[in-house]
Amino acid sequence: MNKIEEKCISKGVRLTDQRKVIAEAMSASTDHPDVDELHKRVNKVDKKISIATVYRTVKLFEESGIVEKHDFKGGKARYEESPDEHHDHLIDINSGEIIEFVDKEIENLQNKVAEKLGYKLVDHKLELYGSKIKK
Amino acid sequence: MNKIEEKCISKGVRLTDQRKVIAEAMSASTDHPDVDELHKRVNKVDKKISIATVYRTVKLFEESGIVEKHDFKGGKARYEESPDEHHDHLIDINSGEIIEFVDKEIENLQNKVAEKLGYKLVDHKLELYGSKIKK
DNA sequence: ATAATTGCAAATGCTTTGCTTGTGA
DNA sequence: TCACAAGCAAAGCATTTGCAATTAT
Repeated sequence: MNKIEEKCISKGVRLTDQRKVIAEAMSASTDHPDVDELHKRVNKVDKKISIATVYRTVKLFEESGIVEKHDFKGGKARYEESPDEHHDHLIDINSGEIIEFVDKEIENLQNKVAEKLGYKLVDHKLELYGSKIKK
Repeated sequence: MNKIEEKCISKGVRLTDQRKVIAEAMSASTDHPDVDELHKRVNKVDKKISIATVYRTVKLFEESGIVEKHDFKGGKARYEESPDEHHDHLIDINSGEIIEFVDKEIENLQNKVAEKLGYKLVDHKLELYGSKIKK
């Protein structure tokens, strides 16, 4: 059983056949698929799963903290399994490839900035857009 | 004449009556209005300007580098006049208020991170979401 | 003069939802 | 059993676009 299914159980999220297939597809994804792409992947396992169910499921998973939603440039929401350790993203503007990275120093500074402005940091979004340096 | 109109002229963007009104409304805005809100403000000056024109104009201005588009949480794009000096945003999750800030140190680190990953930083998005600390 | 711009309404693309039937615990 | 979930098609929302009429240079 994959981690997403485990989290569903521990959080009391009912596991249907469709949700299991979607959970497995998400677990197997190392990229950050949008709903349409995810729908294609689950349909390879079960052709009858509708896109409405995929939409409802990723929303449910997101609200349960099981997956994370990202609104990168491009108009469509993209999802990834919630990681153990928070990370941010660098998006290759040419290929669309997404590279994950962790930078504690930036995280610290973000907290400091918020604090200085009189706020408690609740959430943040950091996206870098870049082009590959050829060497 | 406001800065947006000046930039239109210097960039060869044709200035119609409607665009002048929209330019003035944007110039006068200290918040980050969405298209609907901008349309309302523009309509106080000229009731006949359609929302399609507002959409077309902010898109044109954005593509010309005259205004900046932001996709904060909430689904609708929001706009501000392009600032002289780059800044990022902290969004009050309770009131929706937006506070602008500059942090050179974070900017530097972003460049370093991108470089370390083999990328040249072209663009970035940093949004902090926080709640006011009551004192 | 004439290429660009506008207003309107229709179309788009992503996402949500009402309703009926099916199903997990 | 029976509250909840799925499938389908229709609706919703922000945004874009085709077209005929209008306008800036």
